Amino acid sequence: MSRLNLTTQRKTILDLIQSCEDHPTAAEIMERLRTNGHQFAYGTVYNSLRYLTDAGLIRELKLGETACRYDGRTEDHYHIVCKKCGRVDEVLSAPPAEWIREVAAKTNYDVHHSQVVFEGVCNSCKHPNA
Amino acid sequence: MSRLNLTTQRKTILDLIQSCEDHPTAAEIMERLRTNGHQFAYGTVYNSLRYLTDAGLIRELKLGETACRYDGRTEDHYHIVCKKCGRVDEVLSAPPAEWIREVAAKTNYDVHHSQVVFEGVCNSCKHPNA
DNA sequence: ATAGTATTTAGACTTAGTATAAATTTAATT
DNA sequence: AATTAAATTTATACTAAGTCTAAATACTAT
Ligand SMILES: [Mn+2]
Ligand SMILES: [Mn+2]
Ligand SMILES: [Zn+2]
Ligand SMILES: [Zn+2]
Repeated sequence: MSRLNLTTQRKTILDLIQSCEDHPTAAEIMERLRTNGHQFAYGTVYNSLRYLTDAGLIRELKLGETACRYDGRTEDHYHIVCKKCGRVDEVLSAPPAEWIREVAAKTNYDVHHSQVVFEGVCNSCKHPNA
Repeated sequence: MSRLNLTTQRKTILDLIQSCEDHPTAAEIMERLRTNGHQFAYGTVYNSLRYLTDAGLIRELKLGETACRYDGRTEDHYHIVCKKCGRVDEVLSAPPAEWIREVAAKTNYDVHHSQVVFEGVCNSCKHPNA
């Protein structure tokens, strides 16, 4: 609960994540930083990603791959991954509250959060000749 | 698509997973094997887990932790993780088909599968003095 | 029995991330 | 402004989880 401290490194990484259309991994972020002429220490990138995540400025996504991805959209939303090409798209419709209530009732948990990852085949992969 | 080949190692591991009430990680499985007097090579445990998963005899769960967990229940179901104590419980109610249809329509994906992990506080952790 | 295929084993290797300690930067105090 | 203290970055070592490889065993089919 301390006030926000955006160092140059953190700000650069935040800008990068907010301005990209996809959901890059830490490795991809480092690669893009290098491309943009920045050279931050390996650990600094990880530290910054954690800091920004804890501060709520970005989201850390665990999509079942080996590496986490990062997301500049902080509003609650979900993701769908294409089995064929690996692309990750946004899912903006939330699970019905009724279902969450049912789960809470049946499991006796206070449900705080749900992480949903859909898997399927994206539009381009459905129509390979287009 | 070859016929099932359950070696001693694979059978032992399958039995272990099917007979336990929880969702052990590979490391926990190795530990329990050792406790039961078995000593399989490290790689064999991983190979067997993959084999059994591919054969559909067990399920591999990615709950957002560092290690995968394994599940002897092969029917479609989901999981809820307690933030406080880490326990993993079964969620047997499926997401409403209507919601899945909506996601498919909005994203233009063929949705094959959805992975859902709830997070919350379990009953015992809600009532610490009991 | 022999040859061919599949599996296990031991151990090297990879990937993604954490931990540590020194160097640097930033902020606070005199 | 100079000094001290706190926070951050850097380089590098280390860890955890899992894959890969090549030799040794075991199983299958002739
Ligand atoms: Mn997103
Ligand atoms: Mn289960
Ligand atoms: Zn695709
Ligand atoms: Zn609990």
